[in-house]
Amino acid sequence: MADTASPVTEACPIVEVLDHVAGKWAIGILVAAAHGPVRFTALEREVEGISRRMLTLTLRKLERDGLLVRTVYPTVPPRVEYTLTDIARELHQTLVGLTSWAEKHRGTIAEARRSYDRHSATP
Amino acid sequence: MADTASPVTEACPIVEVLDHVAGKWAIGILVAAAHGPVRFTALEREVEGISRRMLTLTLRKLERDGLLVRTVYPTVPPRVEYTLTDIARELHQTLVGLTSWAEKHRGTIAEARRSYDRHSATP
DNA sequence: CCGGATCCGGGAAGATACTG
DNA sequence: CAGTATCTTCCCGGATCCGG
Repeated sequence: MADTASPVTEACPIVEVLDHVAGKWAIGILVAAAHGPVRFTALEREVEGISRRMLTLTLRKLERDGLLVRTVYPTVPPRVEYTLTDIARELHQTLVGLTSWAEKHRGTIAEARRSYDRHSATP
Repeated sequence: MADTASPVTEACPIVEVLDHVAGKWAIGILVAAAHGPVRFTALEREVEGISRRMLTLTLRKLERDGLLVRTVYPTVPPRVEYTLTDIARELHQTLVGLTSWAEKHRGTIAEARRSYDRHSATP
C-alpha cells in the first residue's frame, strides 16, 4: 500500500484492465445499470448521447470481461436485461468515489482550464 | 486543443472530466507522481512503455486541468518538476481503490475473457 | 534535459440502413 | 425490441527529427 516504489510500472496488467473501463461509455453504462437489471432501450435513454452501435459494442466488451450478465427472455417482442456482476458492483463503489470527486471539483477544473487557456493564448 | 463542445459533454460534465483522467496514461502518471515532486525523466522511467510525446501531452493535459503543477528551474541543464495539486491528491485516493480493484480481480477478468472467447469461437 | 513539430497508421466512434 | 452491417471520419499514439 504505502510502498515507496509503486508497482505501476511492472508489466502493467492493471492498466490493461483499466483501459477497458476507461472507454468513453463504459463508466456511464456501469453507473446506469447499477441500480438493477436494465433493458437495452433503458440504457439507450439513460446514457444520453450514446449511439446504438457504441452501446452494443461496449455492452459486449463489459460482458466479455465478466462485468455484465446478459439475460435473454425468449418473448415477443424480445427482451434483454443487463445486470452487474459482483465484481462490477465492487467496481461501481470506487466509481462512485470517482464521480463524486468529479462533481466536487468540476468547477475548479473548468476554472483552471480557462486560466490555462487564457495564459497560453497567442495574441 | 480547442475542445469542441460535443452534445454529450454538455449534458454530463462529469463524463467530460473523467474522460481526461481516463486517458491511457493519466492514471499511471498520477500514481507515479503521487509520492512527491518528480522530474520528467523520472516519469519516463517509472511509467514504463510511455513515449516522450505521450508523456508531454498527458502532462500538459493534467496541468491544464489543474491536477499537476509544473515548476521550471532555470538551471543548466534545465530541470522541470511536476507536483500533484490538492485535488489531484484527493483523486489519487480514489485511484488507489480503482487499482486495487483491478489487481484483485484481474485474474477473474482474464478468465472471464478466455471463457467468453472460447464460447464465441467460430468452428 | 525537456521538450516541440511533423508524418502516418490503426482503432474508436458517428451516421445510416437493414433484420429477426 | 434489440440488435447488425457498412462506410467514413477523427484523433490517439508511435516514430522520427529538430530546438532551447
